Amino acid sequence: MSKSFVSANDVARHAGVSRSAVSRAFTPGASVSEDTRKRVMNSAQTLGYHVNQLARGLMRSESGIVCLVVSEMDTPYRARLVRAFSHELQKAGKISMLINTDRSDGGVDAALRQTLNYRADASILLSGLPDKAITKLCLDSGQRIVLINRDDNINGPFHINLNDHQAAKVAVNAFLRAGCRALAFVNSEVGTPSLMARENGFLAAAASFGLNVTVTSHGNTVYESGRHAAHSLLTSFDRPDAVFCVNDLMALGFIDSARQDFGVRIPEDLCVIGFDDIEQASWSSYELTTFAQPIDQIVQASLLWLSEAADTQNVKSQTFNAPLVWRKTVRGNHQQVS
Amino acid sequence: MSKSFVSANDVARHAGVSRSAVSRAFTPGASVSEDTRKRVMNSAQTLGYHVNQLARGLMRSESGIVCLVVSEMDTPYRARLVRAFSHELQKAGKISMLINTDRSDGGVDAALRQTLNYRADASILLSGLPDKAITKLCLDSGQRIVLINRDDNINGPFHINLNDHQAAKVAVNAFLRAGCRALAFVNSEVGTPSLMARENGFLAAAASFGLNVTVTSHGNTVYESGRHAAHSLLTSFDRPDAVFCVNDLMALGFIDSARQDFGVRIPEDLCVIGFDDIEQASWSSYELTTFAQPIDQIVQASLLWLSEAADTQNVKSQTFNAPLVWRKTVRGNHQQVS
DNA sequence: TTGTATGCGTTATCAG
DNA sequence: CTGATAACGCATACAA
Repeated sequence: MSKSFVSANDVARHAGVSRSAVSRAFTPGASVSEDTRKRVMNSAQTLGYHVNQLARGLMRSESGIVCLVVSEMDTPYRARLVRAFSHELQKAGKISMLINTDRSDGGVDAALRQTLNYRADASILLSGLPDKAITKLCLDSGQRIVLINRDDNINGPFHINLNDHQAAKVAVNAFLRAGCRALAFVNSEVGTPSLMARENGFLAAAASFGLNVTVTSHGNTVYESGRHAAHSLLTSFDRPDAVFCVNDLMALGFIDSARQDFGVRIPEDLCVIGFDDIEQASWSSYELTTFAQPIDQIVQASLLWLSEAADTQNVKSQTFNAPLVWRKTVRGNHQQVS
Repeated sequence: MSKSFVSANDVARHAGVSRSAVSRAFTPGASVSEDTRKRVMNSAQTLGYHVNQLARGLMRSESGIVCLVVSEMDTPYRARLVRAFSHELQKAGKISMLINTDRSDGGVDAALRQTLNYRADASILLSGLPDKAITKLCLDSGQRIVLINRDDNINGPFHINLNDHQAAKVAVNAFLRAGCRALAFVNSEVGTPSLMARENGFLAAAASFGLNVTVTSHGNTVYESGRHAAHSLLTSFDRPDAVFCVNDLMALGFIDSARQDFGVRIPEDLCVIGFDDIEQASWSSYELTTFAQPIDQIVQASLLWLSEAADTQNVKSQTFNAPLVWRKTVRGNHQQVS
């Protein structure tokens, strides 16, 4: 059994150099001769030395830790986002801390406060609703913050948003081309800014064509809620012939229920569009026409912003388009409309 | 703009006590009077003080950091596992670091080494194949390790396994009761121990009844591979009437292809059983009969083991059963068999 | 380029 | 119960 941890001191002694030499050998761009550097590395290798990032973070301004703040991360879209972020962060030499904001009992704030305790360089808020005060606190403590799809009107963080209005307009156009007239919008009761933007955008675009939209809102943004929506929408006298669902999970639930509980044919009787382009949307049982989350762009933009010096930051926010990926739940020509 | 970080020294000065008093006030179970404790807390509150975990970790033996090592974490089962772990870890006052082992170019080892650099107390290996040597290295550095569904024959870590053989036997029984005789097994080419255990267990159980099993292995353990399996299994002269898929993703792909490409009715013509009980398995398009991963038990057992003192550890491994959840892809009476 | 000395923010030890 | 002091492992200003 080897001694639990070997310090820079041990390496220095073994290599016959000073402690600082070891430190310099492990600091990129430090002034050290190739000879000593090699000897240090050799000793480090044989002794099994690893730089203690805790101690290094104590001295340096940055700890190399980035926090991923997320709720419901087993949801397909969120899971992909977390995977993409952790992957790229890791590639950039950063380490990612996971803050789970599922609980509503204040454990969230406590966890976010933890990120402060560990002196995280940055926090990326993918979702969840941490207290605004805590966000402010992190900011004041010198943490960089990236806000994704949140409309907190707060200064300092980098805001990344989707052009939900634009997407909604594209959806309306697609429906109109398919010859649909009775439009419906399926939302959840969550009321997240981006979800509401999709609803409002859809309503506005439809109104510009003199069309009315039936709106339903049920529970959480999940599969089961999509089923509920189908029940409330398809039992009514005048059924819609086009439904825009606020996300894919709800769209899939809606489709299943529409087909199996009401015998509705898709897209012959009813056109459906979703949002997110989760993997299941492409499964052959669904072939859902939906808007794709520009995950790569979101991640790239975030990392780029984080890599810039804090004072150099000119850009404060960025908006991306979610392109429509045509599959088989909307009638008509499958040409790119977005 | 507040001063970036406030130290225990600042609090001590503000409260009119010594640094040690502050330290004790924040250490549960330390000997400190209620009076000073309150004064310290007050000063800390107004000044916005937070214990620096980096410095604390430097002194204490434990950093409070636990690493979650996982690959393909946007897969439904993995995502749920990660969510459950991060949630419970957080509840226990630990902080979780995410190590993404998706890349195959050595970035994995580098990342795992990072966990050493941050002096993580423990690593939980959910998947992926980090080099055995690295695992050993973590172990030697005093890290606690939990291995989930891996059969590394290495001493020190806590091994958690599923009773795959038992599950496979239950599957065979279920198929036999449904009157199936032509059994097939759908596997991927990944060859993970637990996947192979399911295959071997299935083959053995079938053999005990004098039954032969057709085995196919295609690509990765994903939806698309399930479709491929359907194509190679259902185009042959003698089609199987029962298929055990190594996981739900493949089962769902298999079902979709069987129904849509071959007009097979499920369960009338063909019975299907999957593994994992991912959310999609319960969607009404599938209603898949499958084995449920005992995620809660896995997480609980892991945390319990981690909370025990390193020297107290009597138990080295634990095996859980995956109960069969009956839905609609297997004919016959839906009584509990497992 | 190299070594020395100091400080980062804590906790542990030991007097008082 | 409290305060001073010594670690923890590292990075850096400074002098050599």
